Amino acid sequence: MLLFQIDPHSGVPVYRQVMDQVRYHLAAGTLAPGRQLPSIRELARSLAVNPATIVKAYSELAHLNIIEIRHGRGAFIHPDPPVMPADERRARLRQLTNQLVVEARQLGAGEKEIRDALEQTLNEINPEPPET
Amino acid sequence: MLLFQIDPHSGVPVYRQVMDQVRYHLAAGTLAPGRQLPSIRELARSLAVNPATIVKAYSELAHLNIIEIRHGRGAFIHPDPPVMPADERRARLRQLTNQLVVEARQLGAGEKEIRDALEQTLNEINPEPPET
DNA sequence: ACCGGTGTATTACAACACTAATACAGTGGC
DNA sequence: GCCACTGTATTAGTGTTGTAATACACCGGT
Repeated sequence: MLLFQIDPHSGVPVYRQVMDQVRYHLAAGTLAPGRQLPSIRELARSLAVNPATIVKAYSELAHLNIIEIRHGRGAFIHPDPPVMPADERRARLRQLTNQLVVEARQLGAGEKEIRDALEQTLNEINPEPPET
Repeated sequence: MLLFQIDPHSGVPVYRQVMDQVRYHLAAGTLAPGRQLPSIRELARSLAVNPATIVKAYSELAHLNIIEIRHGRGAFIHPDPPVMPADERRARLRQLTNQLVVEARQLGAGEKEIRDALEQTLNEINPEPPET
């Protein structure tokens, strides 16, 4: 199973595609907290990009407390994800939904259509961590 | 009533803040289709930025078919918004909700919390265009 | 035709983004 | 201690982004 896959022609920066995929897999449960990520060189080689590009992706993720990098050891999904105060989280959520709704309405989508899309996505992204 | 307000220190480019606000007001009904926008120079002066910055914002919006620019006349909210094919729209919506859910889960938000935030936003942004 | 409003085109430039190359440094099994 | 693996630091080049300055062109009322 190929965890990482990028499109060099998509216009979105490689390092950001990598970041997005790590975050997606974390949200979807494909990558559980504590799990080791591919090494910088290995991932760079398999994606055919310069190692520094992966360094950037990993560094940003580490700065977001999403992964943890240990010198000489490797990079790992952060064991205990950062907790954000409920209020702050609420504010951020509103910001995100606001963006969503503004653009959705621009597309001509009705309320139901928006809700449905959300439901589908919620359904698709396995929310509950698999109880091993 | 001040329609436009920017924060030069927010890190997000001024031209993009302007774009976002136009789109927001359009979605919220504050700016109805056909309505005239402030002229480039006027808005530039009132925001204390270079006119070229507003030019960029307006141009991008025009390119998105959100506004219409008429040489010598001014800029206007596009009278009839572009319609996007339902499938394409659905795909785009899914992309947006995906982003939302991934980040929301990163914040530790549960499904209910996400749904609630969306409901609040839907409620806040007046969805039905005022039937004149 | 004029004039004061409107948008347009060209050019410039500093800052930043993105990727790359290369040499350095920690870690752990042998 | 060595070696093969890990991440780190430094430097740099290329392109794009974001803003600005200036001169040009259209529109409509007079």
